[in-house]
Amino acid sequence: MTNREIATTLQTIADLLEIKGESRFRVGAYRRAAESLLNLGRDVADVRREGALEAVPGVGEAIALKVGELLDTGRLVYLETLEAEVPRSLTQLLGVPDLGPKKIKLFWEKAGVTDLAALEAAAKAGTLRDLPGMGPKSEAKLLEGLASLARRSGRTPLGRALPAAEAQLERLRAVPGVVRAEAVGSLRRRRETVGDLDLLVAASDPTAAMDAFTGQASVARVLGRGDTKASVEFQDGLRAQLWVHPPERFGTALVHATGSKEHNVALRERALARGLSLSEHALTPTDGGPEILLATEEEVHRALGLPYIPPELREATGEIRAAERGALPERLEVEHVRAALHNHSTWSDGKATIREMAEGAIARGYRVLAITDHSFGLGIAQGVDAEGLLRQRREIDAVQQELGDRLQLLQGIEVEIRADGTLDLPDDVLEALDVVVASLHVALRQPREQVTARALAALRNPHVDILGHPTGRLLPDREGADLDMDAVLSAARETGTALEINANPRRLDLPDVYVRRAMELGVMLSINTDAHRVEHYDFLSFGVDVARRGWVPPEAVINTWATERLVGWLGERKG
DNA sequence: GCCGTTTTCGGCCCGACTGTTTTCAGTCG
Repeated sequence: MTNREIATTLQTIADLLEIKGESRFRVGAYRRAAESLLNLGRDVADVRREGALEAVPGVGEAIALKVGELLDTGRLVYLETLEAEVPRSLTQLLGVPDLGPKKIKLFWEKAGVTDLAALEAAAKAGTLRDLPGMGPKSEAKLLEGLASLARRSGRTPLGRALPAAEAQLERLRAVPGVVRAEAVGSLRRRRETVGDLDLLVAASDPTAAMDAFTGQASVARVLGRGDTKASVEFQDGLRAQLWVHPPERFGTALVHATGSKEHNVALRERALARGLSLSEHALTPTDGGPEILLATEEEVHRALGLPYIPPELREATGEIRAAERGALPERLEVEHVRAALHNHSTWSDGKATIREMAEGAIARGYRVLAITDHSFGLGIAQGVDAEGLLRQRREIDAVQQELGDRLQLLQGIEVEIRADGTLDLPDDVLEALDVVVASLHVALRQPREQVTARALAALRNPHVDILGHPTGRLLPDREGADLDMDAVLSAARETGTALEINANPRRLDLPDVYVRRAMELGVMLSINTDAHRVEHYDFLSFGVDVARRGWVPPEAVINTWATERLVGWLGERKG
């Protein structure tokens, strides 16, 4: 079983226990363990072989036993017993907005509701209206929630959510009295997909900002509105939430709204241990002293005895402990990236000439640009062959002449890793190039052993410098190849090959959890936009965000190195 | 069910908002 499958099983247990009315702490324990497995970055089966299951955060004796049973038998007797008690189909009801475990239990016990269809039928028949705590408004809200569930299509990719949020922020910043407006929540933490858009505004009087937010033409429905918080659903089904807090409380508000929830819990526990209660409004001494107002996040962290913790690390995966020890990674900035090592031109499926790509790179402050068109084997991209590469070299030399020392051009290739694991250009051709990116595009659905063997063969080819977009996934829907990622990472370290963080928002590949594992193992990384046109260079910040989420310091990214060092490294790899 | 420079047992964040309620429960983040 995969980590994801085991995590899903633990989530199901949590759901069933919650509906059953079990202790919320026990429920939370299963959820924490599930989250922990998803963040592990390596196969839980390997961790178990090392006897280290209980070293995984949130996994204790009881859950370790259950994980072991799942790994050994693919089944879990505990879950089967639970399902005999509480119908599993009830868990789908938890996805309905504003419907939680208490009411689900009520509907199940008092109205015989066991799934979504039965819920809708019961609500329409009016049989839920008279249950305790229910009423006509609750019934209408429930029906609306069901309709909304049918309209929505899961989480929104960061690449779509970020521009939508920017448009909202621009609108809010224009409102009189608004001092600041920021995207918060998982968006600010730069998770690869987000649920709702979370926005935070600093203003002494919330009314104008709230009005501007809820009154837009694109708003289909106002879901709620209070003194400090409003939420809406746009016509396209996307939901957004706005908090408004006064500027002098913006620090605590920003910490609160950025999350993650688990990170906030850890921060608040830390505050309590210091005799302080932390909320979005203020830090308040528990002995009854006056509120301490904090306008910036830096002040909040300082008040808790911590250095600043950047948003993308706030996932409750050890960042507070690391901050305490002064062991947070040096933060990677877009400006650190000086080399673009994976780019296309009109020689394959790119839309810009080498010259145009070069000018675009200079405009963005790059010092090194590698042209890495597709090799000819990838049919859809009309790649270059050995003879084409010779002609392309002459063009690159000519453009280099014109550019002088404004930019160093490199000639490379994105060479296809074929279904049989060979590369579709011979070694002597690869050897003559400055940089070689090897990528999987075809036969991604091969069995684990087979597709892993292809990646390993590419990594072990001495001419390959970078493994491009390692998993081949496409967000939000196409899963990547079923790679044995620890084997891939180990081979990358052994051979000194860099793994790519592909910054295209549809890829974000290597995914952040494996990036963090790569850092544990000492693997080098290369952040590239895979630009097919000049504007694609602007994807870079997405790649930097993935690296930050993976605790990557600038030093571990070959694109940050000074030109001589980078070119020297590429040269040495030629032997 | 997990976890420990306050604990191996007794804790395990904090508040907004809504809809049902005469003071609170449920849900959300």
